[in-house]
Amino acid sequence: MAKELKDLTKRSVSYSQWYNELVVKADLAEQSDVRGCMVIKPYGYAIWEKIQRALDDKFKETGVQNAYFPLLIPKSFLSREAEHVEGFAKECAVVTHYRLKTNEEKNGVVVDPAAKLEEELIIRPTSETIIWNTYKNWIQSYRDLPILCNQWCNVMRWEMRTRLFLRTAEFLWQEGHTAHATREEAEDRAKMMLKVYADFAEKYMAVPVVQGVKSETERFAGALDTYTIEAMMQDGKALQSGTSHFLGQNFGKAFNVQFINKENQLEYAWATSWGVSTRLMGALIMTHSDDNGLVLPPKLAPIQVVIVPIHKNEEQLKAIDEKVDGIVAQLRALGISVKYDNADNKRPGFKFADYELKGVPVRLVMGARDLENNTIEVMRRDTLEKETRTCDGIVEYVKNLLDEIQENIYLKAKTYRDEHIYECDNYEDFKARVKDGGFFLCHWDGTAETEAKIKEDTQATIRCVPFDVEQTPGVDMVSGKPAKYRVLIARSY
RNA sequence: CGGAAAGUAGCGCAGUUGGUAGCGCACUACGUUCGGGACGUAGGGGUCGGGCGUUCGAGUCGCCUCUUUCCGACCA
Repeated sequence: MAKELKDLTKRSVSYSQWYNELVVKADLAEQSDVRGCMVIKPYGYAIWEKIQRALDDKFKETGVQNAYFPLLIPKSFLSREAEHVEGFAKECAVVTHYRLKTNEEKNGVVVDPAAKLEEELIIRPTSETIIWNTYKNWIQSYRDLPILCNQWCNVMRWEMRTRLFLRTAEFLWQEGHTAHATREEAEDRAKMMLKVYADFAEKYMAVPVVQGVKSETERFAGALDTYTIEAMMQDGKALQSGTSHFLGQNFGKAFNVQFINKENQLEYAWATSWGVSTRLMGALIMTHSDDNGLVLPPKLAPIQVVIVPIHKNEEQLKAIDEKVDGIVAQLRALGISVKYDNADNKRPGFKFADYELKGVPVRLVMGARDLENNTIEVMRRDTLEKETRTCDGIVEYVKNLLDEIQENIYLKAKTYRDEHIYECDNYEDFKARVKDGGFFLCHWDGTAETEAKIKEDTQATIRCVPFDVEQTPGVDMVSGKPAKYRVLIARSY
C-alpha cells in the first residue's frame, strides 16, 4: 500500500478520478461487484453514523419521529401520481418473481416461471407512494395532523452512470414525510427542514451552501416547490446536497387522504417530503480534501485525535504509554474521541501518512525526547502545521484547536466558494467561463426555453433561485427579455 | 443508452510471432530497524471476468456475453 498513496498528488486525469481514488484509499468505500452498487467500509460508515446521529437530533428537535415503511411497493402505487411516475419510472428495479429453482443441468438456479407475481413490486426509489397509502389509514380529522415521520433506509434507482457516494444505484438516506391540515403549515415545514439541512451542512460538515428554490424543470417529480441546498466542490461544480419538497395536495389526492377540518368540511391533506443521502459524504470529501487525503471536520470525525508514540524499545514504549494514558483519559473526559495507536507493527511515518489520509483532525506525537522534556508534538490536519508544546494544559489546547479547525475549514471553503461566485450579464462571457466551474448569478426571464438553451450550450443548469441574494430586476442574458431576479447557474454533479 | 478504454494473485501492472503464468506492493516467518510511508533472508498465494469456437496446444486469435472506469444524455 505504502507508495501508491502518493498517486493522489497526480490530478492529471480528472478531479473525479482523483476523488474516486481518494474514497478507496482512505478506506471509506469501494465499488461493489453488483452493478452500480457500493460497499461502504467501516471507516466510511462511522462518518455516516455521525451524520445520522447529528441530523436525527435536529429532526427530533422539530417534533419529527422515526418510523419504517416497506422496501417493496406495488407497481400500481407509482402510477397514482402522474408526474411522480414520469420522474421515476425509468429507473426502477422491479420484482417479478418470488422463487428460484435448480436448473435442468443441476448446476445452478433459474427463476421459477410458476412463481410469477400477479402484480409486480418495485424496489422503492423513494417512498411517497407507500407512505401516503399508509397515511390514508391514519388520518380522519384535523386532530390527527400533523404527522411528522422520518425513515432512515436504503433506496434504489437504476442510474445509468454511477459514482461512489455521489450517485450509486443503491444508497442510504433519510426521507421525511409530513402531512398537514393547511397549506401554510406544510410550506413552513418544507422551508423549516431546508433550514435544518443548511444549518447542518454549515455547522457540522463545514460545507457552505446556497439555499434556494428550484426552477420548474428541476423540481422533484410531483412537487409544487422544491427547496435545495447547493454546495460548491473544489472543481467549481455544484452538488445538490439536500432537498425539501412542498408537495401540495398531490399525494393526498392520489391516495385519497382526506380529513374533516375545523369547519367540518372534507379536505385533502397537505404534504412535504425532504431528504439527504450518503451523497453528503461526497460533499464532505470533495469540499475539504487535499493531496494528502481527507480533511474531516472535527464534529464528524470518527477519530478526532490520534496519538502516535515513537520508541526504540519496549521500555521506552512502556514509559510513553504511561504518560499518554493520562492524556487520553483527560481528552475522553472532555468528550473527545481519541485513538492511541501504539501498535508495534507499523512505523511512525506510516501512521502519520495513514491518519492524514483518513483526515483525523489532530495528531499528537510523543517520543523519548518529549518524555524527557514533558512536551508533545501537535499537528493539525487542515494546515499540516506542527508545533511542539509542553504537556501542561495540552488537553484544553487540543479542545480549542478542534473548534478552531472546524471554524477554519468552514471559512476556507466559504472563501473559496465566494471567490467563485460571479454576477454575469453577458451570455458570450458566460459561455466562455462557465465550463471552468463556479457559480454564476444571472438574470433569468423565467422561461423553460432559455433554461434549455443554456443547458444545451454549456451543460450548466439553473441550480436554484437563491434566497439570500438581494434581487434587482434586469434583462435575461440569453433572450434579452425582462427578468425579475437572478438565478444561480452552474455545472453540477 | 451513445462514444472510448479496461478486466491476469488482495492491490497496481507485464506477458513478444499461440508453446511450463510473471513483476512490484501487500501478506506469512525470523532478524535488524523505528522523530515522515524501513531493510535483509526465506515462504504462501492464480478456474488469466464468463461462455462458445479455431488449433496438437489459447492469457494471447475469432464470436457472444457480463462487469468496471472515463466522456456524454438522465438523475439525489
